[in-house]
Amino acid sequence: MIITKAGRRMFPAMRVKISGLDPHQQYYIAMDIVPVDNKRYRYVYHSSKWMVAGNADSPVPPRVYIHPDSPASGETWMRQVISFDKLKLTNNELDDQGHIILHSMHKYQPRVHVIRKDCGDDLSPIKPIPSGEGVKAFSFPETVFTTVTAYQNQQITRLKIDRNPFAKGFRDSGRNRMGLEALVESYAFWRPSLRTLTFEDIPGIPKQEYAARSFRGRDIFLANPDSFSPHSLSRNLGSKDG
Amino acid sequence: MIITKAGRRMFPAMRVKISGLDPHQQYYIAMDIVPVDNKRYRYVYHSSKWMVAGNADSPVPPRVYIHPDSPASGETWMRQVISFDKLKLTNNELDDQGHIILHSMHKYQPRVHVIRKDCGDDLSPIKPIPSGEGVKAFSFPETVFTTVTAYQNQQITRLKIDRNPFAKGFRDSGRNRMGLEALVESYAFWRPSLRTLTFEDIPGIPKQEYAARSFRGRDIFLANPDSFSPHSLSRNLGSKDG
DNA sequence: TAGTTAACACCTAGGTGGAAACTT
DNA sequence: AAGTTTCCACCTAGGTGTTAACTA
Repeated sequence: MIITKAGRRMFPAMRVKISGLDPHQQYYIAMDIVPVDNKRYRYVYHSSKWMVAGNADSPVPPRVYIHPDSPASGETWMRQVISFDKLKLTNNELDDQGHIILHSMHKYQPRVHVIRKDCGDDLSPIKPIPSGEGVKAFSFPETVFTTVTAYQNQQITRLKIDRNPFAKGFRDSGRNRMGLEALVESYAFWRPSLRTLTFEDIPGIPKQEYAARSFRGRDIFLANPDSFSPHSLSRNLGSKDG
Repeated sequence: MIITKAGRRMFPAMRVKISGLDPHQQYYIAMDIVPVDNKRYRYVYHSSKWMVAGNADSPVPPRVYIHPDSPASGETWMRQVISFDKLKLTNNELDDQGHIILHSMHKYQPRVHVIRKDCGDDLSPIKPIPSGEGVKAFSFPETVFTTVTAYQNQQITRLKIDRNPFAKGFRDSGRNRMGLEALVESYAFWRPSLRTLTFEDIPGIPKQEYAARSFRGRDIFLANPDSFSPHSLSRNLGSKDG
């Protein structure tokens, strides 16, 4: 995932659907992003792999993205797909825009937090998320990603360009193609290859970002409003992601 | 003020600052727009005046714009200038976008409402604002305006074009000027007139919209958190606007 | 050399009044 | 004739990867 000094959105954005909330209870929904391991990585071009390149850099100030619809009732949250597309990542450790601060060339795992309102009174973008009764965390292994300041891999670049509306200007059909190549590719029978690029189409794609497709929408199930506790959380998580 | 079927922002937008709230109490801030009188108007070009042209059209479904930061603590509200720039006006009585529905060619008065959270549980964009203890309404006479679907008056048009960033394309310095006029106006000594147009500069400006300048920021004072009642409201209002 | 930064062209998304077509 | 609607060029605001310059 690209990170910049000014802050960069994730693409694709994390999107989840939640069930099992108490419709009349108020909740905050928040997201943070935690290191997967204690390593720094480098991308080895000839083998198209990320390899360990030493230990992780020193920790950065923890940041929390509080979903802008927070707080809202369980009913409201459950009725919609919850999108984190406004969340931004930065490598600026002195960031004062409330963006999530990460190290480049490290592996990270996003987490979604569901926080009952009465447990979230001290919720803040610059404080760690509280834990305990009334607070649940969810994470999906397929959403692990590696941070970069510039793409290391042409397939990832291609995928982003083809999928992100804001990158339309770099698509093959755009002005980017030059002369002969443009003409050749304008023939339909020559085109089926990369225009519809998905992860399934590229065996052996390096895990700069793993299974971005799955980001498009995950379901979170809470057993039921009464058993809303860290324990039932892990059971639920296990059954959905194991 | 322009109103359209799809919904049009007000320009300038209503902006207020509030003091006297209980910093730790939660409030909704909302806006509605009420008829000034029971009349329909027409613009008489030769006299540059709005004149009564019969009785008002039949009432439209009442709508409320709930400020998107709602609910928030008194502290949060008092720290910022509260802007209603996302609010939209429409003449579509069947509108389903939650916009405020008005009749064209009528006079209206925006009202700002401060609603203590425990009094606003049934707050809805399609229901009238509750009244009683814990709910206060504020309105400023200089924010009265007349609705139109097309400007009736070249001075208003000019004012909007000069002040609204989104209308920059119609400014004199843009491509709009034609030949000679452009050349003439490019001389600095010929320019001081309308480029810095304000209401003060135009004596006798017709009240299609009255004192837009004052929209830029009004202060609302609540006597103090303890006397938060409709009665103290009207006293405060009187002292600030009388 | 490997990684980062800043400026940039090219997009999406949506807010302006103008002008002509349309309605009543 | 008077008012409304639709389409449009022209903006603001901001999200993309590219590129070349920069940095350690």
